[in-house]
Amino acid sequence: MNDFRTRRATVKDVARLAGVSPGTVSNALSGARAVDRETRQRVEAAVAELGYVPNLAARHFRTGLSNTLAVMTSMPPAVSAGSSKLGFLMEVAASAAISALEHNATLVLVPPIADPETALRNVVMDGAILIEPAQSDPFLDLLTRRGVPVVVIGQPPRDDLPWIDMHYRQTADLLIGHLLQQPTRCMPLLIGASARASHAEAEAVYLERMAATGLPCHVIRIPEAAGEEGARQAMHALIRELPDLDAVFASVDAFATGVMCALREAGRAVPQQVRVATRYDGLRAREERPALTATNLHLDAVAGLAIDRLMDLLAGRPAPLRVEGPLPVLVPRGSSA
Amino acid sequence: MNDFRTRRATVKDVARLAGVSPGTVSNALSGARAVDRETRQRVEAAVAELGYVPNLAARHFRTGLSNTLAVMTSMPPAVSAGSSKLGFLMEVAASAAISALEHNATLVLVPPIADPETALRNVVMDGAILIEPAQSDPFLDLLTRRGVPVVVIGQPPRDDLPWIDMHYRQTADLLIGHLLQQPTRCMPLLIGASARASHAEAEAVYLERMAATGLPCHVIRIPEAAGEEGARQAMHALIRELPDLDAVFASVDAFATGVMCALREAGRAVPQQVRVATRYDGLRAREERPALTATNLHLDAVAGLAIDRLMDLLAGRPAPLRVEGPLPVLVPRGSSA
DNA sequence: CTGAAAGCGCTTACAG
DNA sequence: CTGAAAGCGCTTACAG
Repeated sequence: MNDFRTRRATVKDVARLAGVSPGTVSNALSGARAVDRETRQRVEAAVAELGYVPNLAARHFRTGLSNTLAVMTSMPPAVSAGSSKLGFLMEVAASAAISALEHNATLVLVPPIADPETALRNVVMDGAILIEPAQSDPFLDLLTRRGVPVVVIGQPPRDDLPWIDMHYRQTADLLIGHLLQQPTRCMPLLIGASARASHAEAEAVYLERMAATGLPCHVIRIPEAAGEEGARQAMHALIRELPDLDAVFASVDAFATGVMCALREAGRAVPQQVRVATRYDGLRAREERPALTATNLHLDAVAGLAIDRLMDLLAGRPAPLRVEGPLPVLVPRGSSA
Repeated sequence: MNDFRTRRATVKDVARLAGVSPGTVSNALSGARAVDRETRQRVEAAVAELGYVPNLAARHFRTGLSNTLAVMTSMPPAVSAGSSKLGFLMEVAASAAISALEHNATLVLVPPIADPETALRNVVMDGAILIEPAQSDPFLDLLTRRGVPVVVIGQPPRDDLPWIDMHYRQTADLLIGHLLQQPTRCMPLLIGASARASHAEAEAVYLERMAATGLPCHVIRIPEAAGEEGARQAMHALIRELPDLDAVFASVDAFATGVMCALREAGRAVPQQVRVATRYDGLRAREERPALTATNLHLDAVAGLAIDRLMDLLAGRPAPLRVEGPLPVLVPRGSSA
């Protein structure tokens, strides 16, 4: 009647073989309710004999839990992807996948496209990791509307969300301070035009430092979607307008390579005439010539902390909203030597 | 009785509002069976009014289809990940996620760890993309045992699997031919020790070319897990043993950076005394100084083809086993100039 | 500590 | 073209 060889075993099969009810099998395996030691052993033996593997779809259906976590960013592809489609998001994703496994969860990679409705259309998830959301973030809005628990990497636009502190302030301070270690006459700041905490903090640090040193302030906001080309054009304008220009802090790596491109075109030597630094030490920073001074943000550790915090959130375990991430470490390179 | 404001709407709610049966709602939405035009419109109106979103967990449970695709590699992390945990796998994953979306599917990122049992423990998937499997590949074995449909990127160890041809032979020929364009006396080949088609093809092309040019053959096999350091040590031995050595083809990028390291330590100038080339144009190749000559493998296009082929396979649509991927393009850089 | 039973929401033969 | 009904496999109140 029941052919265990062709049909996959179910709890019912295990129950019959162990001489118990399906409910007891479930409890023996999950530990949800106490089960007699001897009974549990019979269940385990039956599981082994039948090669029983729980049907995850049925479990998901019944419990509403898919053991699936998603990672996503609202950064436009021009910035988040860049050459070779790599970068910040994928670095986080790789580590998050490993951390998720340690919690018996699976990582879904949400495609890095601009429209959250489309990107999340088919995504089933218990919770989400959101990378560096903007002040009014379409992904965050959608996740909130759907009631999906979220952990933010970076700094959240609302104060009710758990987040991993990446130390935006210290990062900006590290890089600007590094550039200022050499004699500096004029150092504009290039940041993204969107309302993101990383840009706001970079700007705040910049303004403080410029005020303290008496240097002129030039804050240039570039739409992130304009990417490298937007920064290149903005940089050409700066070169024309600021004869004293001898350093640039471009907080977005795509902007930094645009800056380098403009400097090359204008015949300005880096680092001899102009020193350049950026935040994220990714492919763009490393491939550039001279390579760009940047910071090691320890994204692998950050991703792990985010997954851990998300699992706490899903399990209802108490935990602080702010989780301290690793401190950034300066990676000095040829662009600022 | 039924509060649509607090409870999520189900097919039953839609059916009641539209004055039809749940089965008809299902058929109207899926198109599985023909439904009267007027009836379908009433269903659609009810769906819109209630904001009905199908419960994907229930659908998955019922149909056995999760609309989830997984991407994985059996390459050891020392090779597949490398600095910044990026590389081949993540480049494929990013594009695959976007392609999956176009098929209303979701991409699961299988953590790049060695043990397939562990890595796939919690992974629910309708099908899998397997990157460059070895002759006896533990991931492929497990997927086959589980009956998961697979599409191989690269070249499969069995002839019953659909695959995306990445043109291993042409790639090796392109790189070796490029190196041989300069006068060459001695050019060893460094390949992975595992039985992978990419290595076998590189070796075959190498042997042919060496025979044709009358150059001595030196094929060095390095365990992939030994990574950069393994190649560095092997290269030091080659430098000692082969006084004429003036070119190296390292088919794995981690080997190539190990080679570069050894050449630096031995005081051999690249490319003046020794020219170097590798296959994959990733972070390692680009960051190296001088940057490494490599090939653009068009992994984004390859990933898209793999997802498309996998969807054909899942849908039972007839399609050829071998799908022709884009041809590799040489990216000449300083290491071979 | 254990069992019998209900039910999660969907799709699909089965009848008409 | 449509409806009524069964059932996917699991977990969880509910009784005992």
